[in-house]
Amino acid sequence: MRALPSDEVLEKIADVLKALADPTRLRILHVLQDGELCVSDILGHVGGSQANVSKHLSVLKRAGLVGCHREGLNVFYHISDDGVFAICRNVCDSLQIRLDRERETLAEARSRMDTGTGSPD
Amino acid sequence: MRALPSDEVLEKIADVLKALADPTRLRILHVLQDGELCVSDILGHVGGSQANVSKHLSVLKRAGLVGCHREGLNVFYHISDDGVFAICRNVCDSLQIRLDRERETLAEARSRMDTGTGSPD
DNA sequence: CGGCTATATTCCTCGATGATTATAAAGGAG
DNA sequence: CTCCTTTATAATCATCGAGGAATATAGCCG
Repeated sequence: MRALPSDEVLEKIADVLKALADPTRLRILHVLQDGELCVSDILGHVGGSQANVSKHLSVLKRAGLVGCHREGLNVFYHISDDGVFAICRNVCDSLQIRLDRERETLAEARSRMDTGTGSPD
Repeated sequence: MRALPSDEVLEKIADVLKALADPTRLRILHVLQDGELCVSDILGHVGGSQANVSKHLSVLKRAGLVGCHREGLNVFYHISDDGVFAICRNVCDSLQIRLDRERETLAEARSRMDTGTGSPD
């Protein structure tokens, strides 16, 4: 049998995933994909209140997914862990595969109905 | 500028990530990696109360990550989306990279202290 | 049918989290 | 210094999710 990862490792993984598991934060990461932006720019892209976006940014920073530096009045945020995009791509791939499978299942079910082969309730 | 993914897509991604973002569920997925198991077996591996594990299993099922079928009294669960392991691997890779980077930073800081080059308070 | 086992579900509590509002802090302009 | 802009941080409230205890459901055996 395979050894279980330690609780500590599992919690760290879960923490990163928790930080990712929010639509607003995913949107923020997405707009940062093309390069660093200051908070007001991010605000313009993702909408919502300034305080809310700022908090989401701090969550991402605590999780080590973004970093930031100050330039005068502005604070610029950037992706500090490119791995997030691989993760998102994986999730998207999974979703895509699942949808394809569902569609196939539906198509099969319909063809069975046409030939009268399926469960004939 | 890149187009933003729709809110719907972002929420679906976030939902999958939320289902993943829990140590107990990660452990369950891990023990299922080698093949299907019934609930009592899973219980033996991951610990906790039966009701709790059962609830975590239902979360994973709702998220489409696992599937199950009944055999007599037992219900066997299996991974229904291999993508989860790619995701976990990505997260682990990111964490590893980050730790390596931290260690490097520390090593550099120490060598600077040795040579007296760093911020000399 | 009644008991027994395996699993699911419901109810509850409690701590975590998200959104909003108001306020604080940092830094530039005058 | 005061005023303004940008960002961060409380304070608050509502909601959510995890865990435990009790109960319900499903299927076997007698």
